[in-house]
Amino acid sequence: MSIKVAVVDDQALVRGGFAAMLGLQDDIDVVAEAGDGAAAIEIARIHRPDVILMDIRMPQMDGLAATKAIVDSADWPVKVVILTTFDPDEYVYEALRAGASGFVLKDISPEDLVAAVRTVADGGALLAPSVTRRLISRFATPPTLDASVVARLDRLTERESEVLVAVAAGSSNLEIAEALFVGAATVKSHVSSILTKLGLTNRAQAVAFAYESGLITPGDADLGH
Amino acid sequence: MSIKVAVVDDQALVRGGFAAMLGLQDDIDVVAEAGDGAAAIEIARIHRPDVILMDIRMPQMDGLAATKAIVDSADWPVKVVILTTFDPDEYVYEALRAGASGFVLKDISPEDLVAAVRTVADGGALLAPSVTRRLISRFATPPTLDASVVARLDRLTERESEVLVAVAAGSSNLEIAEALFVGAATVKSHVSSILTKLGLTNRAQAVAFAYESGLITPGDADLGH
DNA sequence: TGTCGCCTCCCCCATTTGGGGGATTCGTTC
DNA sequence: GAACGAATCCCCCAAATGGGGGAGGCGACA
Repeated sequence: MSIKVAVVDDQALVRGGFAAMLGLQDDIDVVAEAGDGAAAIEIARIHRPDVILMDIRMPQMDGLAATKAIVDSADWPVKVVILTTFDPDEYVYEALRAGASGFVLKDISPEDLVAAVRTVADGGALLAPSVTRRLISRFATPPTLDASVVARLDRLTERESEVLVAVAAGSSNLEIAEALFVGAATVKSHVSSILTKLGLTNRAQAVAFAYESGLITPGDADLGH
Repeated sequence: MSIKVAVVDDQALVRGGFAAMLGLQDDIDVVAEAGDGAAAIEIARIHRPDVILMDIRMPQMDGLAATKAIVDSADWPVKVVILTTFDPDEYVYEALRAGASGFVLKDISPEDLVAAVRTVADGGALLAPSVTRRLISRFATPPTLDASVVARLDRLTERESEVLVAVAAGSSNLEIAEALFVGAATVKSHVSSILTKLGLTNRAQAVAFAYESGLITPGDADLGH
């Protein structure tokens, strides 16, 4: 069975070029074309393509919004490949969150474009190398923490950090005292010291600080099943 | 200038095959080969290759550890492309965190392999389609939340959720009352209701709950830096 | 029309918290 | 050995919190 493809681009020339290029393949049928996002949603609903090549910059409705609308409402496995003229920055993450399966630059070679269509139709995903690079680095580097926040965290002694973690878990001073085998007064003292050093006024803020600073990461704690 | 490549694989046949394949290209020089991770570190240090093709399964030291060691200690821009026989699950994330720039299956075509080497040498990154797919979905889908936690969150009324957000920001009851233009008693009442519904005993736990449940995401708040 | 949930507020009271003073011991550093 | 930070405790006390009641208004829904 051949792959049904729709091409969405506001420039008829570009659209025609891509469509012609893909139409040459035996296993690819270009079933529809659209010139803007609104039309894209229309043709997607009608023709139910397997793959949609979607330009990101369009009048009426941009490719991002159209992608989101199509992916969210589709009741068949549609894959969207975003096409963009140049290297995008903020668009990437939005596009991926919108449900795109691919992100390629328009200077892609015909063979690569065809391969890309086949790849996503097959359930894979495909990104331009520069995009992949960004995605990896975004993924690999732990979320950047605010420098001043970390600096404040560093001012805490080991014991204080330990207490802060317990505070962040929602423990009362007494519970913390028992857990650490020290007196309640000691914990009180530590908590006071923590609040002073971090410039906070109550333990709820300390909990928030623990999460915001990365001392605690959601998932670390268990909320009692 | 040609791209210096090192090939690391414990099977001499595979290693030789890849090396020969790449050696045919004018712009690629295979400068070294290694049969295990330890040797890979050695040859990387000596030959300073631009790109290293690294098998993931090896005796002595696996490709992940070797990648990490090389990338961390290298003082030149070395790119590592991980080679694997089959579709990997947990390896992917580890590999990317270790500093790999690529992740391809060994059934890759010679042309694609050559293209991959050129791509990463050029500063791009490249992943197998299935890997890309996983990475995207990992990136696009918000971290899965514990069902029971979300269920408990749903029991809160809108006003209570509003109050919980304020509590999670570290606000006192009085501050919340002023922010919401209601009396302090009302806020107290809401907080009590929140704690009861969520099965918590104090507001610090409520803050933790807000973060753990995804009601609040680190980065949302500002800690008044 | 009656009931129910939600929001609003009230009183009372025990407990916890946070801030202000300390003190002591134990290392390390100078 | 003096000086210092860290950890451990103590006192007092004002303020905030949490739990137990309850009450009135209001909109939705049966």
